[in-house]
Amino acid sequence: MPDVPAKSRSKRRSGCPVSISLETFGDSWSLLIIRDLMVRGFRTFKEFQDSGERIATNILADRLRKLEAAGIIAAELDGADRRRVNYRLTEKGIDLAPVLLELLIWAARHENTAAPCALIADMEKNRNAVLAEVRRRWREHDPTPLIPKFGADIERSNSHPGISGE
Amino acid sequence: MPDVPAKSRSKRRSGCPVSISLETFGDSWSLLIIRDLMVRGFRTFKEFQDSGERIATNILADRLRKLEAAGIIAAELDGADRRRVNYRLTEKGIDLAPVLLELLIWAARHENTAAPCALIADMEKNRNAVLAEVRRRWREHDPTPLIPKFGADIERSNSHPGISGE
DNA sequence: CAATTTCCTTGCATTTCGCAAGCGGCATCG
DNA sequence: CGATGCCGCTTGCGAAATGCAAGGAAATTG
Repeated sequence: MPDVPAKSRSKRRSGCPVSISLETFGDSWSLLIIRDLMVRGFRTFKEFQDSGERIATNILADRLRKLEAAGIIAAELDGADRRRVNYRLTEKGIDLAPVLLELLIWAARHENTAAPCALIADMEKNRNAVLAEVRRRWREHDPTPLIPKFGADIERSNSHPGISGE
Repeated sequence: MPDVPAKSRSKRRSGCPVSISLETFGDSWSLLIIRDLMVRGFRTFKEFQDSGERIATNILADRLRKLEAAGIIAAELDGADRRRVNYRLTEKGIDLAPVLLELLIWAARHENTAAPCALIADMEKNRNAVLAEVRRRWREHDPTPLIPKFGADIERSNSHPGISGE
């Protein structure tokens, strides 16, 4: 693990890990970008922009910059099309998968979401399998969306290949 | 489970559970309040105000209001001292424990935090035990702080009673 | 070389935030 | 029962963050 410059602790609200996490990505947009990178296979500015939640371009640019500065994502120019910047999670970034998973499970249980219950129950039962699959996709640069965009009806797919297989 | 009025889905950015979670408590303060309620045994406005991160009073009041509206906390007048309002997590609120735990583990691993490594390793190995203990304390109204305030040196306590005990 | 795509930046109006001060309700003290 | 103090806020104000529309540099395409 490369030792990060480690933001001088004195500039922080406190040394509490939860507080530090929230200072790093605790706004309403950062985790959505991370979600898109992690489970939807997004890579480019344009994709994030069109991803459904209508983030403003200046905010998107700002968050990408901050997440990169925090070492959660990395940006690199596309080999084929040099206009294009491909963003990718770092290991520090992919380690946020458990946080996102718990967020997803909580909302699916307590709020009226577009997530199909069957899928959620499946993920809740097989947390580790889901996390392993997320990490595998990241390691192997597999861009296939793990989860379809919520909103469309996808109720019928009661078993998701590659997830619940324990 | 009482069916909540369920904020009309149309006012949301999207139906994605992660997005909904972030709209509900995805700012830099809400989860700190929840943390204080959950693991530090805080109950009153004053305690939150003095909890180390210097939240402004208007913001604190606003967040308490929103969290109550979201059904994550409940406010009730103290029986003994009627000036006092006691806040308490609802079941929906205590269900955020896994999210906080993952947040804590992530930051402890990747950032320079005030959390003693031994304690974190312990919690990571015994996630379920930690969560069970948090829930027990909530159920039994046990106000004992589960975790000491980070910042003071507490390195020596390498085994926390009631947590790592399987 | 002109047109298009991609990834932003810039202005500007609106909202949110941090900070300090103050206020009403309740309790305690003399 | 009047003075004083604590608790949970509200208000006002300047600063920062946000949303929106427009535009612009660099690379690619036609």
